[in-house]
Amino acid sequence: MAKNLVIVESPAKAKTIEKFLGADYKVLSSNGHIRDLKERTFSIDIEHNFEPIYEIPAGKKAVVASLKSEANKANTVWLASDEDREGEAISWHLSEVLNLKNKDTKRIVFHEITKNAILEAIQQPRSINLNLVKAQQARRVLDRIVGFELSPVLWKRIKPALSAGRVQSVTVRLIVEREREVQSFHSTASYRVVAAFAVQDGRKKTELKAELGQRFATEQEARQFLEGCKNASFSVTGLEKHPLKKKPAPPFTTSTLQQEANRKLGLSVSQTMSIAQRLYEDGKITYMRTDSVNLSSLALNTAKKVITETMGAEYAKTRRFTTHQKGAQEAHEAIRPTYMANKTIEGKPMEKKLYDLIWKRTVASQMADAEVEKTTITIGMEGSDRKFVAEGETIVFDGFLKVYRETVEDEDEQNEEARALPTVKVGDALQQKSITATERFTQHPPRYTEAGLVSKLEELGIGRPSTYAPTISTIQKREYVEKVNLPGEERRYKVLTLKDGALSEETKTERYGAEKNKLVPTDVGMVVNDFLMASFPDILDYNFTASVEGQFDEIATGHKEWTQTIADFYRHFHPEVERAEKAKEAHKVGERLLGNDPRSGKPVYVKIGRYGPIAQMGSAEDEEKPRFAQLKKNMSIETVTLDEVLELFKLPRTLGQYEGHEVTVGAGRFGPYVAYNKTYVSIPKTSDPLTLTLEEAVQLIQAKKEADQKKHLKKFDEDPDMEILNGRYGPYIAYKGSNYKIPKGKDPNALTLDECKAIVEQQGSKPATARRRTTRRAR
DNA sequence: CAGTGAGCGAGCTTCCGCTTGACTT
Repeated sequence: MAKNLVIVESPAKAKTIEKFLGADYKVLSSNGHIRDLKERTFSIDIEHNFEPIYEIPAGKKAVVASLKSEANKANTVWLASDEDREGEAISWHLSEVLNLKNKDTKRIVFHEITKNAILEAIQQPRSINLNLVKAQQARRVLDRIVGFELSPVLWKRIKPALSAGRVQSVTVRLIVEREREVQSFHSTASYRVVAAFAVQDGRKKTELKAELGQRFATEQEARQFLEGCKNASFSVTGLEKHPLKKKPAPPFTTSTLQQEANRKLGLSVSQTMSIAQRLYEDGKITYMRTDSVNLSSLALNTAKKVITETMGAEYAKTRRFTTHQKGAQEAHEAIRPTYMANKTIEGKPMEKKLYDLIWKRTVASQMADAEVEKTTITIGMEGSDRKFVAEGETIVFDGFLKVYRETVEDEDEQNEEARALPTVKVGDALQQKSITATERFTQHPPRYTEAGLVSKLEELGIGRPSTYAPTISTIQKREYVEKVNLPGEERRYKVLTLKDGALSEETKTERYGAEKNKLVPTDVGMVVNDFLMASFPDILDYNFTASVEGQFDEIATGHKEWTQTIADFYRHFHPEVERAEKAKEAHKVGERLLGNDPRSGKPVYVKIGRYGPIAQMGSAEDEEKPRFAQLKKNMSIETVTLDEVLELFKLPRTLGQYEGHEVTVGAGRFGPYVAYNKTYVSIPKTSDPLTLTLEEAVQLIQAKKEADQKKHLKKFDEDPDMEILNGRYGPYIAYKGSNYKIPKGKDPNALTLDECKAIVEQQGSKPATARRRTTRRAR
C-alpha cells in the first residue's frame, strides 16, 4: 500500500509524476476543480456576508469518491495543484471535501514537470495559503454576481436566454467597436510613384526599383510630376548600409500558439487546443494552457545540445524570456516539446504539423540572433529635391531564421519581401526604364480573427488561457457574433506610366477587402452591447478586469478582507441593475423607427424580437394588431431602409382557393412557403414568392403530396406509433419521436412489427438521450 | 441528418475558471 497520496490537477501529469516518485507514492488527479458554486441558482448569501454555497457537481462525484478512499488509506496527502489562485483554491476545496485537516497534509508546488523540480518540491512543503484562497473566492463570487444579475436584465429588456459577464461582454464590445470603425471608415486615394532604373551590376544588366518618398493626393499632381520626369536625369545621391540584428520570438504560450497555428496552419482556436491536448496526453508536449514563456533548465540544456549537434555551436544561444503580460500567473512552463531531441513525431497529419510548429518555435527561441545588412539607396533627380528610395536586405548570418520565421499579418503592399539590391555607388548615373504612378487607397482596420481577438484579450489581461477558446465559442453560441467570409468588392484604379518618353494611362480593376474567417457582430450583439454600455459602463470598461485583479491581489497579500471588496462592489453595482431592469421606456431597447408605411400611414420599426431581429408595422396601442416580419439574413437593424422592410410585409399573400381551401404564401423560419389546408410546402429558390401564381402553388402542393405518399412505406394497425418511412437517406423506422436505422440487408417492406420493436429495443433510446445532452451543453 | 412553418405570450434561460470525456451515424 502506498504511504503517500499526491493529488495534481491533470491525469496526464499524474502519470508522469508517478514515474518520478517511485513505489511509496500514489499520484491521482482531481481533474481541475472538484467543487463550485451550485449550478442554476445564485448560491451566494448576500445577507450573510456573501457566503458562497458550494456543491460537488454531478460529474465530479466519482473522482471525489475515489480520492476520498485513497486519502483515507494514505499516511500523508500531498496537495500538488498548480501554484496560482485557482490551484490554491483547488487544494483548499480538496482539504475541505476530503476532510484532510486532521491528517498529515502538505501543500507543494512546482512549475515544471521534471524529476528535479518534483523532488525539490517534496523537500519544501508548506501549508495552504488561505489569503490566496480568499482571493479566488472573491473572483468566483464576483463573476457569479455579475453574470447572474446582468443576464436576467437582458432577458427582460431584450430577449430570453441571452447572457452577459465580465469577460464575454467586453469581448463582444471589442468586435462591435471594430465593426463600427470599419463601417465609418472612409477610404482616401493617393498616387504612389515607383521608378525602375537600368543598372549595370558587375557584368550583368539588372533593374533597381525605387519608390518616391512622397505620394500625390490627386491625379493631376501625379501627372505633372511624371511630365517633369520625361527629360530628367537621375543619379545615386546616397548609399547607406547598416547592420541589423533580429531576435527570435519567445516560446509559445496558449495565445501565441493559437495565433500562429491559425496563421500558418489555418486552425481555429478550438481546433488548436484539442490537437494540443492530444499531444499533451501522449506526453509529446508540455501543458498547453499557460501564460508563461519560461523554459525549464532541462529544456534549455537539451535545446542547446540539439542545436549544437545539428547546426553548429555558433547557432546556439541560451535565452531566458520573461512575461510582461498583465495578470499572468505563470503556474506552468511555456508550451514546448517534452523531448527536444524529437524533431518529428508519429501521429495524425495535423498533430505532426502542430508539433513541428512547437518544436521550431522552441528551438528558434534558443538560437543566435540573425544578422542582416540593411541597404538604403537614395536617388536624386536633377533640378528637383524629390528623392526616390530603395531599401534592401541581405542576410549575413541566418541564425534562428534557419528554423523559424514568425508570420506577420500584413496586407500592406509597401512591405514587399525584403530583397538584395544591385551594387551601385554614389554618383552613378541611372537610366530610367519606366516610372509609374499607381492609385492606392487607405484601408479600414482589419476585423478580428478568433486568434487575433484572443491576443487582444490577453493584452488587456481579460480571461485566462483555459477560457480563451470557450469564450470565443460562447459569444458565437449566443449569436452575438459570427464568423464570416467576406468576398470583398471590386474597384477601379488608375495607373499612369511614363515609358520611352511617353505618358500613358490605364484603368485597372482589383478586388479588395476580402476577409476570411473574420468575426462580425450580429444585430443582437450590437443591441446588447449598446444597452450594456449605456447601463453598466463600469463593467464594460476595458480596465474593469485589471482593476478588480488589483483588488484580488490585495486580498491575496492579506491587505484586504474579501467580503469587504465584494460588499463595496455590490453596493454600487446592484442599484444599477435595479435601475436598468425597471427603466420603462415606451419602446424596447435597440428599436429604430424607419418611417411610415405609405399605404396605411402606420409607423414601421425594426428591433430585436423574441426570435431575433424583426420589423414591426403599427404599434401595440393601435386597435388593429401590429404586423411582424422577420428580417432577412443579410439585413441589419442599423442599416436597413424603409423600402427594404416594406418588401417583407408583402407576405403573407393569399393566392386563391384550391379544392375548397385557401392557398397562401408565407415566410417562416426556414424561408418562404405555400400553406394549404394545414400542409406546408417550401418554395424552391428558383421561384419568387412575391410573384408565385396559384397554378404554380398547386403544382408544388401536388408534388409534396406525392412525395408524402412515397414517404410512408408501412404502418402497423396494432401499434400506430411504429412507422417505416422513406427519408432523404433511405428507409428508416420512426417510433415515438425518435428515428432508428434499418440494419443492412433487411428489406424494409418485409419487416414485421416485432422485428421493428426489436430494432428499436436494440438501438435503445440512445439517440434521444445523446441529443438532450448535447443541447444541454450547448447552453 | 431524417422535419420544421407562431407571433412577440407562461415554461427556462445565465457567469468564469480548473480539468477531461464520449453519442458517432
